[in-house]
Amino acid sequence: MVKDMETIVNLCKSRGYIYPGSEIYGGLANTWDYGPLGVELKNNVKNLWRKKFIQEKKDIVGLDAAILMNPETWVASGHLSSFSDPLIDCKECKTRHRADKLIEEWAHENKQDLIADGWTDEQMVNFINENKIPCPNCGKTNFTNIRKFNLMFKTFQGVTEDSTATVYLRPETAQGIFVDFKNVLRTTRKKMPMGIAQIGKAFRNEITPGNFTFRTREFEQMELEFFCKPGTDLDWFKYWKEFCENWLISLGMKKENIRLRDHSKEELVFYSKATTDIEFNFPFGWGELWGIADRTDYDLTQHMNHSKQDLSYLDPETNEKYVPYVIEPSLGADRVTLAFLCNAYDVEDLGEGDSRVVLHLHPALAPYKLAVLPLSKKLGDKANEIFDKLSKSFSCDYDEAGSIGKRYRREDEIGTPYCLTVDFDTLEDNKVTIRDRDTMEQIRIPIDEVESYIQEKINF
RNA sequence: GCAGGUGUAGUUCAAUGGUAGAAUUCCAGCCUUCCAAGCUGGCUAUACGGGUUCGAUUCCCGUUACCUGCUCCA
Repeated sequence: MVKDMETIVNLCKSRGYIYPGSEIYGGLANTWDYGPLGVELKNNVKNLWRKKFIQEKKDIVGLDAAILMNPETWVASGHLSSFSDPLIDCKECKTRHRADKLIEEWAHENKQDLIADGWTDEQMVNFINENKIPCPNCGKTNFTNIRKFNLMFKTFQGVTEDSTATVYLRPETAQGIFVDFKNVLRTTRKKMPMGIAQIGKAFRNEITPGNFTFRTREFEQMELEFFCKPGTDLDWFKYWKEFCENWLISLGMKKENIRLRDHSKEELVFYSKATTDIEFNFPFGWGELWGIADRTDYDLTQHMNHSKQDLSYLDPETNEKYVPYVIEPSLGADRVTLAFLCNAYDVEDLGEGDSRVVLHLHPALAPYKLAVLPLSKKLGDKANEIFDKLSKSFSCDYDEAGSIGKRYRREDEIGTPYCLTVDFDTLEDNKVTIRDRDTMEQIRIPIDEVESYIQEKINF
């Protein structure tokens, strides 16, 4: 387990996992590019998720909805109205506050019952000025104007900006699933309970991104919307919590590095009946990896009301009609990739002042499954032949530069689980040595058996 | 967005108002038959833009990026 973020950031940059975005132009805040190894790792994470949540599930199907959606979607979902906060700054002490909260708290202290939610900005500013509401921090009354901070990225669809409609980059992938719910149900003939799963980019104009790829404005989500009959939702909620946690653990996530945390009543967002976060112990503290939420029938009902389409489900056996409840396990692809890296990182003392940096990534996650290393450059022909054969089945690295020990260390540091060495005996007996990253033990097997040996280890 | 701090090779760290040094990494060559060996050679840096100055990596201003804290986090 890595102790500080800097170590993992440096390793990622120097070995080609993750680079700062647009670096030659001085960068762009909180954008990160996945390098050659990073893209392999992240794709492995995504593919393994798809396998577990779609391929191996009879009742779950995939989807890839568009990032740009009819803006009415965001009216229905509530993102347009409540996904923005009226922010106001105290000019004296430079603290920032939410104008509506400021008013409500002041009213509460003065024995008034006020709900400022829904007021215009002007109303709020006037109210603050007329009542000389003080800054909770310094007690003075000298505020800036209200600035709306909408967390949705806005852009324009059409040729010129002024003649066209405003569209938004989706702030979550979930809505794509809800608006396609009817289509999927009809075309797949699935019955309740059933799920629709999707991996895709989402965008949020966060005020404070940071902590490497943990919180970025552009990020990738892996979401499942699992629809079920109202009343069965809490059982499914429990089921998915365990299912998700087990998936992480089966991929090598150490139990002591994760925990489940239930949201308190106050913390729950308005649409949710229950939410549990699976958190990871990052070097900067516990952070949310996977949010599992009971969203009830909020989303489908909202879309029914706004679109005037019937999104309810008719149970063919009981002839009962209902709007399904939905359990949503939503996992951040970038976050969980980072968590796997932190979880896998280790510095091992080999004695006599020698040490090595190792990424103990699960073989199914590792960017390279195998490194082909000729003991001498003179063995390059044979080694190339082996590389060409095995790379058809899985991702292999090839390295003939430097001493064999040095090449082992390089592969350890990028998390390659197996190293294959070709020596002079190989030319005679067609056998190679396979060295295990975790145990550093070696076995010698015929070349023909290597493929099935590795396949067995990476099969998941 | 606010406040504070920081910015010199890929990395870690020097130095300087007047030719920017090292270690390591990386690359090439020699050597090398299983865990960072050695030798030789090589590539690579003062974040960006202005200002002051004969001359700025160094001093000043602006910008940008990163770190810490705050606000925020569907």
